[in-house]
Amino acid sequence: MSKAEKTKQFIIEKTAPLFNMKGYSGTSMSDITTATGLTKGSIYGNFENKDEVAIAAFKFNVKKLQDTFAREIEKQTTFKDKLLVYPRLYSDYYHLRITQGGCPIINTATEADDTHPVLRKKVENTILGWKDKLVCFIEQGISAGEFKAKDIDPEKTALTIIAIIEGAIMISKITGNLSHLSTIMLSLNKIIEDLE
Amino acid sequence: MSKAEKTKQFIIEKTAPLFNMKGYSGTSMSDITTATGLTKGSIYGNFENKDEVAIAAFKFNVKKLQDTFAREIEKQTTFKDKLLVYPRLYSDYYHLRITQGGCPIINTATEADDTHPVLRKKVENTILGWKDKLVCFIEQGISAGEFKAKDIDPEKTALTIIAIIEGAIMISKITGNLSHLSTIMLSLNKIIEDLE
DNA sequence: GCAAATATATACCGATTGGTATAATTAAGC
DNA sequence: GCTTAATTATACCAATCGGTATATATTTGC
Repeated sequence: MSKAEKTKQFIIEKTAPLFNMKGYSGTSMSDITTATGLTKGSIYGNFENKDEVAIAAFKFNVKKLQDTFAREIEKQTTFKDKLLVYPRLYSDYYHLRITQGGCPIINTATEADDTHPVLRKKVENTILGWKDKLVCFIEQGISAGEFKAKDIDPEKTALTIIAIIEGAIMISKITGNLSHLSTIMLSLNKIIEDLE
Repeated sequence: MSKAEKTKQFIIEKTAPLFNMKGYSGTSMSDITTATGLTKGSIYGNFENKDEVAIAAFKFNVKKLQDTFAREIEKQTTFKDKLLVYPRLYSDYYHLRITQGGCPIINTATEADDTHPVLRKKVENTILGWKDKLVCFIEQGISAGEFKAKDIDPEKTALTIIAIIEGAIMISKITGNLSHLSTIMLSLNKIIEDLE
């Protein structure tokens, strides 16, 4: 890794929590320079503009999140257990301290949907990718006989799982009540248990 | 209503969609003057600062939302039917065109949680108030014998309903796919149906 | 309909915004 | 170790930020 690549990575790591907490328009270039301890020259030497930093930060946050779950999911043998990783890990999401400032998906989605087409598309693809992965698990679970085939709509179930998780994160974040998150994850747990 | 009160209301109505779309830090005073056609003098003559406009706009958006649902809920006689208003109306949320820019609760929650204590508290109270109302419906439904008492945790159910709704709105908004909203509302419908 | 009070417009404030040109510094290849 | 190329720092840009003082209109109460 060259010096520039290292610096670039350093900037991303330092600004990722910033963008996740303060948002795109809430994070200024001076926020970025103070968070990194670097100067504007250094930032603009490694990134085209603020947009590029924000996009890289979003990608970084999402990858961190996905890696955490992927590691735990691949440990599981049944598809039901793979799905159950979500309510289990998310019950304690804020203690996991994966991303500072809550979920990057919901944070970026609500800010970018009407204002930032590029980020908007990135979030859309992230969610659709997540949905496809869940659909895959559910369909494979049906094939494996873990879930009953005729009553389950994989697409609907996948979308519902994501909705509950994102909604739960928002509620517990804004109320500051972490128990709300685990409470709602009990409902998600039941939804997954009821698939069989 | 005095002239000032009319102007104040006018400013709120014109800026409410603005704040809901662009967010607090994304909406500038010049955005407000162009949207209203008024000058800074007029805005600052009726509001202390940008904060106050934003808070008034948030209240306005939430009230609009709540009124729409309250009107439909009071038409229903059973508590189950009152709860079912949510999936029914939200299935077609974007065609209802209540608030431009999506749900003010989720929009303001994700921006304000780490940045704006006053707005944060407003959103928290809005959500907790909503939850209490749902808990009330569920408890009354249990008392009335509509729902089975022993299997239901009203608090958990209420929180789950809110989470699904907010998550669903976020997903359909960011993907631009309105059918995702109605699909997830089918799941919410089932959750409510299963209470009996 | 006139005077006092209120509301709106104008012109300005210092600070900060994202971004750039260029100079100083540091790393990389031989 | 020296030269060249890449990287970082400095100094600056016009534009915009939220906000204010004051002047001009416009209501309002009598």
